[in-house]
Amino acid sequence: MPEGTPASQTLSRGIRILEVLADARTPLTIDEIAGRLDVHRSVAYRLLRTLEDHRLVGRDASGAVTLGPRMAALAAGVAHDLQAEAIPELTAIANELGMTCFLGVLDGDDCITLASIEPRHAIASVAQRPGARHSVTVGAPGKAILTQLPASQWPGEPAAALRAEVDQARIRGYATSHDEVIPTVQSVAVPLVLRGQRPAAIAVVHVATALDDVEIADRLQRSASAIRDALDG
Amino acid sequence: MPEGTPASQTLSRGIRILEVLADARTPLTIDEIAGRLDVHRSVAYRLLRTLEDHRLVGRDASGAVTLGPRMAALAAGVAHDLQAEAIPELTAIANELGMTCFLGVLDGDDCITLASIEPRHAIASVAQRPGARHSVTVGAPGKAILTQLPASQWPGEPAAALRAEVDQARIRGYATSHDEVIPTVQSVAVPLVLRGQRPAAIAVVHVATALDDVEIADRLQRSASAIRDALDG
DNA sequence: CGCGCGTGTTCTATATTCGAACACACCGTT
DNA sequence: AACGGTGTGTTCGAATATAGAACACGCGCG
Repeated sequence: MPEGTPASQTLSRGIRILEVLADARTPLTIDEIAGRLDVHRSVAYRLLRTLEDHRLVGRDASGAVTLGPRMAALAAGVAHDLQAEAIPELTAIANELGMTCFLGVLDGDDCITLASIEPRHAIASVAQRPGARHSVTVGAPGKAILTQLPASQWPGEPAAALRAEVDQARIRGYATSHDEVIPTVQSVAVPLVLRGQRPAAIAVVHVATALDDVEIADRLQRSASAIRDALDG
Repeated sequence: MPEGTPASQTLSRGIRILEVLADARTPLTIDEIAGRLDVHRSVAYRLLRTLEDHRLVGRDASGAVTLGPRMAALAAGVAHDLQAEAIPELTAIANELGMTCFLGVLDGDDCITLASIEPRHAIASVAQRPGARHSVTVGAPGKAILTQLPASQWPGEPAAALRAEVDQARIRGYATSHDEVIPTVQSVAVPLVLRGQRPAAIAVVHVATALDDVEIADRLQRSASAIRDALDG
């Protein structure tokens, strides 16, 4: 990852349009977009036309700009084989334990949820949709991911409490959280380390359960091994 | 959607890189990417650096380029409120009927799956993942979407058989398919028409069932109404 | 060794992009 | 009706960001 060559101004601005649109979850006018990018309207106009040509953005009935479904089609290519192997396992776990189960991967300083499966008898858990993103330093999956990294690569300056938690998770083989990302819910996660892939974790969330954390972690670990065997073969 | 102004060459090439990466579900070298775009290597190089800055692409251990998880985060912004309302309904349907249930929307000439919820024992688990895309002229959701459009806006030249099927679906209120998108599976879909949003449909897939298509369609229709009430207020 | 294939950098001409200015459509207000 | 405000879409010259050749280097292989 060299640093010498300059980046492309035009492409960067085009991507920032996508970021702005994803951020503002409501349709935006061209003027609003130009304003947020701090570029001239005619520039935003040409960029938007290009994005529209590729169907990454579209217009709603009133002419306002939104992200297009084609974005979702592009995103389906992310870690395709990992998702293909993981999703059946996530489904099995979700149904066996009756908890929402999801796959998180490291991206920079963030943990991003790639896939999540809700159990058959869901208690309306709206949490952790695919694409959800938060700092890797919070939540059980984040900590399970941090166990795979030296503290020097952690974001920010590692707090002592976090260090202790991650150390413990490394020893026990699983991480837990309570009330961190989503209020009142608890989470259990195990690390998923794959050859050549970025650090990941599989996790479940629950409010209260008869199961011990260790039992949950064992079940997660079984699936993690299955995924690892399938991919690293 | 005017046509006069030219599109941005640089942005278009950058997006084509994303498309190429999503298409080739395996990591690519910079040379391969430059070759497929038919641009000079140094051009691809600068574009890739920019995409990397925005975390839309990353490198695996061997230096090959892949789509980054951040793409999934961007895609989460697509039709955000529609997804928020639809997903709980999809979950309820999947649980009640024991079938995979999903949400498809129209994009150009394609039907793109935005979200899908699977029950236990999912046979079609590999199929119909979020982001899946195929022609709107095949499959039950596609036909449910076509009922919302005049035939003049259909892609290609409408076959008589398709016209008949869609006409029937329009009358009955639901569309069916068998062996079209996925071999051997059947599907039932109802249209989901929302103010200011693009045409959509919710559907289930199954192999064989004791339930009548009409019963399934009724259940889908109830959820479609609930979603419509929530969004169109 | 020579060769192919890969990455990363530097440089200049020029094609591409930038951004001001123009034209127009709509909507509520005075 | 005329007005200002806000939105879209287009044109065009200047200037800058980009394109693409050329160079340097590392590595595996017959």
